[in-house]
Amino acid sequence: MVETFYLSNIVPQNYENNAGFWNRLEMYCRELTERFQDVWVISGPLTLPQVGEDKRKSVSYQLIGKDDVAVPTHLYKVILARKNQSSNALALGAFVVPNVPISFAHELKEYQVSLMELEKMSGLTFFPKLDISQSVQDLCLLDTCKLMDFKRFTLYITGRKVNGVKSLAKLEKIMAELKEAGITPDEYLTRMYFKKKEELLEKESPQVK
DNA sequence: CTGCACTCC
DNA sequence: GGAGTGCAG
Repeated sequence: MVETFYLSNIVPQNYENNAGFWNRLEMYCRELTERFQDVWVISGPLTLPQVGEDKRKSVSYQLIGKDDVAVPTHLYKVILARKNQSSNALALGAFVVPNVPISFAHELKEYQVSLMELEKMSGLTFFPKLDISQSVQDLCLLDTCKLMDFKRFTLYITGRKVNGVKSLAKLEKIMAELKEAGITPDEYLTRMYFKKKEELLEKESPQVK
């Protein structure tokens, strides 16, 4: 966790991408630990060539800040998952995601590439001790590669907000905004709402209860 | 959950 | 600068 915050381990990423599509990809990775015993995840930046009007390829990337920090054009994520230690069933998925906002209309599978392709793009060898000739399945076939849709994502985010809310007024505002978005709370969120409401009622006017 | 902005000391 | 708080997607 300490290494996570090294500056050398940080990359400029489009804000909406990070809070949206990439966030949901990370959620999917966490979800995989519910179905697989071991999950290894490797992420990093890419600066990929782009094809111009004249069909010729060139590399171009933005620099930001006074020290000209390079902004990657894409981010990759490699996911290796093992069902359990005894049966050595492995599943692998490699993804290259453009460093721009990506809407809910896009599926993770659109960004899937083969491990060989990603290794060529990045110049890296990801699992040198892994024998690809042995049974390594496609993660998107063995699992789903489905990210949360808008409704589920919004319900989840709302749940996190309700969990941390500090006043009754804000709690009601959060729930009103959810309704406004045309989303009905599921059972889990409803339970969380009433529990939080009770807590805050007690806190804000103890004598009433 | 992912973040940033702002106040306070 | 760090803690605390609030807000947005």
